[in-house]
Amino acid sequence: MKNTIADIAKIVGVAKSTVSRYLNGGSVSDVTRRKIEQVIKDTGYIPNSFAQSLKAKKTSMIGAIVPRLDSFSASQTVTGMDEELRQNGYQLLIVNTNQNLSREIEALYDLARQKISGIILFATEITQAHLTAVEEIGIPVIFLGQQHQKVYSIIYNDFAAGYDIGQYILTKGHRKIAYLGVTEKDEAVGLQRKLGFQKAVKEQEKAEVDFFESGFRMSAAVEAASGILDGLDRPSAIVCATDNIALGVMKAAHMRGIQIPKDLSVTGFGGYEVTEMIHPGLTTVKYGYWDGGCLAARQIIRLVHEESVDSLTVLHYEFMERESVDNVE
Amino acid sequence: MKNTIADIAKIVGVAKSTVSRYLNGGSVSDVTRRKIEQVIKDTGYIPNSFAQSLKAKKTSMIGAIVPRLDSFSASQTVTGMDEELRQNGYQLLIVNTNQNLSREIEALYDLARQKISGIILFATEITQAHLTAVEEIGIPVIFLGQQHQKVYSIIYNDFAAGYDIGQYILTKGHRKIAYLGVTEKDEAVGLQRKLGFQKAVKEQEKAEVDFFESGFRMSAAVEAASGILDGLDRPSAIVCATDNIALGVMKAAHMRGIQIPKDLSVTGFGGYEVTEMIHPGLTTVKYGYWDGGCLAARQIIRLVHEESVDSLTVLHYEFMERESVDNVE
DNA sequence: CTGAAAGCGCTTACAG
DNA sequence: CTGAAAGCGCTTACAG
Repeated sequence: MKNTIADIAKIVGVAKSTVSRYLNGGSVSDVTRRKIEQVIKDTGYIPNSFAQSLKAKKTSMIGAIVPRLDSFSASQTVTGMDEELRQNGYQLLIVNTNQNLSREIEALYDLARQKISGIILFATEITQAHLTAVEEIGIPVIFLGQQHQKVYSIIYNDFAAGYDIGQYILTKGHRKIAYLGVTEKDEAVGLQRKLGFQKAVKEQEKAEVDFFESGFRMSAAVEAASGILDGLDRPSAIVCATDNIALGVMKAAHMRGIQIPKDLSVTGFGGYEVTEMIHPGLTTVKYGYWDGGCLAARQIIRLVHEESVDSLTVLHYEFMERESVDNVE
Repeated sequence: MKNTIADIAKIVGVAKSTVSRYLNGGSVSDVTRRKIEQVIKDTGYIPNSFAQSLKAKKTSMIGAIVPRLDSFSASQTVTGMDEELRQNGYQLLIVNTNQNLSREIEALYDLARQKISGIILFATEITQAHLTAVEEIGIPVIFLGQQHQKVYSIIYNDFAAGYDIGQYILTKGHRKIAYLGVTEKDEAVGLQRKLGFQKAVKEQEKAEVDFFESGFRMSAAVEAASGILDGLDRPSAIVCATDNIALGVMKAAHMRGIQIPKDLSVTGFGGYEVTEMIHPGLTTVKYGYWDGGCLAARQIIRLVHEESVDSLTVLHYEFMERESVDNVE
């Protein structure tokens, strides 16, 4: 249970190096091989990976730093990443920062200490500390979800998606619209989606838009929606920055007997599976989170192998028209 | 960037041991301390954790082996676990087996090789191979979600919850019921919930129940539900083994113009956040996944410290009555 | 408070 | 094919 390569070498009656060679697929005679096999099986010997890594000076581990695990996007992305990584012989080490920015920085250094080969950071906000850390640790890092010129980045095209949603809502005849977003500190979700939406709005003179902010949780959205819905001048459509927020808005509407889409149109962002199951189906933008995870994995592997990688990759999205938006004449 | 304790010792002009002592909070004079501090900062020295662990012969890592990450229960549990672990100075290493039983076994050995201090396994099916592995690796293991006498286990009271749901449905007057479950290989979700439900049914002579099986995905549930809904003799209620399945059933019903709960009652298991947001709200049983994760973390830490732990812990649940079940007279 | 030395468990040229 | 030896980067008694 607690034996080393020396122990089993002694039992078999060979040198440590022979056992090591056996373990690493080096040349060993058939007789010796069989003996070693047997003894390893009998003793239940398990190599100490620290000692291995200490010599090898690297691991086959890739670190993922995520702000949270309990979100659709995060879990999908991580799953795709994990799949791809394993197929290439890498192991994924996930660090959950619980939306704490300074923990991201710590995690960066932590992972470096553990001689992780590469790191994928699910970015929300990029600070100077991030950039400094990335530079200091000297191992490949990819930002997923946000971009920065100095770091390899993979992003979803949030601006374009926001623009599409905006155009769609306007095409449907809505002129009094509420945009329920999240903090602009989140560059992609908070800012880019809104900016894209705003661009569409600016192209339509008559549109009147009020902007509101919500937290990410459904319960926060229910509350934020209440303020909008109980106002005197209720909008005909609420554009939400995430599907979760849209779900909260739908709930708040339902609690007031407001029918969707007849009395109120709603859109989301994300394309969570559940948005297709509910009634009415939520019109939203679907991101390929799983694919994003896969791609990030492939790129980090290339980087580890010192192969070239595009410094910025923009991922596709899909507009999903369902039943939550009505025509307004 | 690539310096060792020897490098920085040389620069400072002291012995490696002094630097090591500094790093580990041993006694070092103020002057030396300051010099070392400076040099470490300048050089960006990061200790090699392999070398550290090789001596220390243990890590402060706990492994979690999970069948999948992209489920509400898994992500909630992992998040709770992670929180508790970090607060106690442990790091969580998550291994996703993607519902592949043999990968669970591999993961057990893998983690042992990495000198993980303890392992929490999100169990669905327990085989002899599991038991053998647990024994061979000789480090603390906790099964979460399934029980076995030979291993520390934490379970949700699925049997009792199934019984409650059964009783509730019967009290509401339903006599023709469909139970849409999952494979019995999943002892907790597939078997115990059904068994509890069956017990309730047996206490009510007139009840007529048909049993069906579905996959775990919403889309699989939509399909499975279709078979039930399109049959000649449609039940007045469908009891689903998970909330996801219930969501799929609701979708399938909606697609056919079947109203819930007027034409069809539906229940779930799980208590996913979204079940409260949809309309009608889903009557279900809510498990404290986050708490379960926390508790598992606390227990594995006790085990690592060689403190005693109950061999079986049964977690609470909460019956959530909402609007998806109608009275039948 | 500080340093020299041994050792953690493995791998890797280098001889044979 | 096999073995002796050095070394990976750190920690830890043991002296001083």
